[in-house]
Amino acid sequence: MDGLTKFAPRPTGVGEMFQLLRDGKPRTRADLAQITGQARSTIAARIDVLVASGLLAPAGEATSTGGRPPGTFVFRADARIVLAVDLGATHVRLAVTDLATTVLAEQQETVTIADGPGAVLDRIADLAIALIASTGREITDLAAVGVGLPAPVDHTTGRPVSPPIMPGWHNADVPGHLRRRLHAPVLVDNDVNIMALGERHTEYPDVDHLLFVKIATGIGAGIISDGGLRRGAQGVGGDIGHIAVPRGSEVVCHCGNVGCLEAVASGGAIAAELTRAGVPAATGADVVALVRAGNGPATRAVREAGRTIGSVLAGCVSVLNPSVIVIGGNLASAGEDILAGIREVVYQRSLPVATQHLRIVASRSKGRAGIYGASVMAAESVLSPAAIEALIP
Amino acid sequence: MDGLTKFAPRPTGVGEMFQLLRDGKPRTRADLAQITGQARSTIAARIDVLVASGLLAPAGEATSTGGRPPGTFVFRADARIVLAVDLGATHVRLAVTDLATTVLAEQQETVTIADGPGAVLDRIADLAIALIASTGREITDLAAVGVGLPAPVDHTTGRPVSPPIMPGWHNADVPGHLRRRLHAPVLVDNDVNIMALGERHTEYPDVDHLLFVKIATGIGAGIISDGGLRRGAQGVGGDIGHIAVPRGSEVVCHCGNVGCLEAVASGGAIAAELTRAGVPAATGADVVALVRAGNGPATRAVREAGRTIGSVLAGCVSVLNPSVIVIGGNLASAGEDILAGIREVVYQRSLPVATQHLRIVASRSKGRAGIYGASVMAAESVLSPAAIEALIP
DNA sequence: CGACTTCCGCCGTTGGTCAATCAAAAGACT
DNA sequence: AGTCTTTTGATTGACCAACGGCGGAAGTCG
Repeated sequence: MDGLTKFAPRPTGVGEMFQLLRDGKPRTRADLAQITGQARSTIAARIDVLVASGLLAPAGEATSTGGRPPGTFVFRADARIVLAVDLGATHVRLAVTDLATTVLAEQQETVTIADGPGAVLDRIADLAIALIASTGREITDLAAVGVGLPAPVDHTTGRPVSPPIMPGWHNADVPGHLRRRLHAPVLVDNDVNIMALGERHTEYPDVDHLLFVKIATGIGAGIISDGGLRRGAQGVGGDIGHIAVPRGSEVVCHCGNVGCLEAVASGGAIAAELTRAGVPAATGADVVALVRAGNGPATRAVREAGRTIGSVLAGCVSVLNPSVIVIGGNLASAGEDILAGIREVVYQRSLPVATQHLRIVASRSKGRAGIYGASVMAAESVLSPAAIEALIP
Repeated sequence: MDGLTKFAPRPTGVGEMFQLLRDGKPRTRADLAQITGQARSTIAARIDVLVASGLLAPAGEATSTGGRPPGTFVFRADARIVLAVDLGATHVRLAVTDLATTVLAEQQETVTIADGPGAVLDRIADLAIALIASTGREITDLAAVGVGLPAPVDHTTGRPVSPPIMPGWHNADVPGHLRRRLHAPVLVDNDVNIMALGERHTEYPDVDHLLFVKIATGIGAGIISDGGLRRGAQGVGGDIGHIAVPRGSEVVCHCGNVGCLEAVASGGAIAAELTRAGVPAATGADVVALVRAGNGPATRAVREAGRTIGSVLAGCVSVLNPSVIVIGGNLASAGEDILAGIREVVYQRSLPVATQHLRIVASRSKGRAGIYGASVMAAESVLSPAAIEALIP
């Protein structure tokens, strides 16, 4: 027998082929046959199905290489829309995106999270419906909803678990509530987790080991390892805010322990420290403003906070060995000082093998990492191989 | 839509069906059809193939439920054998196991790892051939070889990467060398990683988030998260030995930094500390002996080392949120003192959500975790769905 | 002992994939 | 310009794996 018959015996399904096209580049049938190892006739049938479903569209002809020019096909990211919700303690940011995380409309509003899940989620649903209408799309175009919450979330049920800053939200049926209003599947996760997802998707698509650190009112991390989000056994992984740091063993944290990173280096902690030193600041935003204004004590405090955070991140580097650490949250907007402090300690404290390919960078998403991540999470649930195969009939 | 129609439309291949039988329990065709959702005839064909390959065997009839009694089939773990190698700095432990990690023969020998890969691997191959012969099996029965090395290992190539305690082994072609001698595929990984695999397989098969901590000459951890080993970007994840601890910022570590956990709480560090305090001890084994003999200073030192390790593990708990932490390595044999120190700090320092379901236990494998893990890793490469489907013809 | 139940092997059907074939649409060459 | 070559696109028949039904086998129950 010849050596060609046993080329690729793996049956590549419709969904798997579709993943190849999700990058938005046009492909010819021959390209896809080449990549998947399947017959052209099979590919043609697959493409017919996907075109019929609206997820794929012909994209003109490519240049001929000497014969008949091949027709190309592209992923139609605008076939459906996705709603992304990033809920914070005081604000909610909503975005309507297409299936490739391109923002079509965006909005930010203040909310009082203590009003409880019913009121807040209804408000979000109202805003969402208006925002979708503003893009000229129908609610029926909505394929999925992604939500990020500032709380530990049981990702399988989408319910918050003992959220410290969301009174009344424990075990609230967030997906159910929003699904009843918006008639689309709803996925919920912790805000830092989706920020990690978002930053990876938009900036580091080829990085399989990424740590996203949010420095704001609290400090938390989202862990991507081997290409996937790692949430831990109870979904509370990445909670680096309550790791003990040597400095400030006398500082009491709201969690009841002493010397937590969050009690020393978060936005609020720095503000309180500056106030005690005679430089009035109430919140992390005030600290950022001071640093931007060139205030010396504030700059020094932020840099020192960076060092403290760096001491914890050095441990994370040893444990997780990431390729990229992204620093986000509003304190990251305070310029390079906090990054410098972090880098200083991490590169000094970790082993060379772990740091030689490690990049420590500020988030480039200008506060949109959460929105991007929520969109990615929602789109992924609709466009995953299994989901595609399921909608085929 | 109702909840029953979407039962299991996924096409379950031969390999996937086989996984169901790997637990060793006998199953009827009807059982398997029920679980996989496939037709009885399909299951029958699959079973015929697996029986022909020797991996499955008829296991008599189950009790009738009113009709003809069904025939059952079990995984034949003794169809092939696996060689497990756990190489340490001074000793090598070999085991011949069946495909279900049951040890058929075991042996421990001293080696000088500084003799270099050629000599050491040849020695191991010689020992392995003799050990296999002692079980009455043929070398041709060998399905795969699993090797654990006390070094960072690039798991994809099986080569050690800049091993600190293995001079001359950098980038050595361990798999190639052993394959040439033993004529079977060889898988290599870091020793702590395979210990994590082994402990999970033998003691905590249902735990998807497990941290294995080895406390011996060095201190390291193997991380299992979402059911899989997480090695990090360069394969040096879990290297907790060089995380800084507050205590002992004056102690210089062999890595060049100061205040590393390993420089303070490893077996050698405790021995050195005791010696300075007037209680002579050269190695971790001496420390264990002293503790067992009821020596007060040694017991206190071990407990304090436990606390120090606990302070690092508390951070790991916050980051990884595991369900189980297993303490292994020869220092773990020093009784409950080290565990008590670890528990004391971890349960005090971590958040209740993370600790309420967390168990911190000593390894129950009596030093065999490495062997078990090497066997599991090797068997897995032979019995994975893809491997099964590949051998079907 | 007969009726019933359940399991097992066999076989025709079905659906999906493949390789082959032919038509169509371009560029290349004379 | 006309023809040839090359590559794509659509169709077709063959093949294979999986399915579901059928009848026989091997038990239990009354």
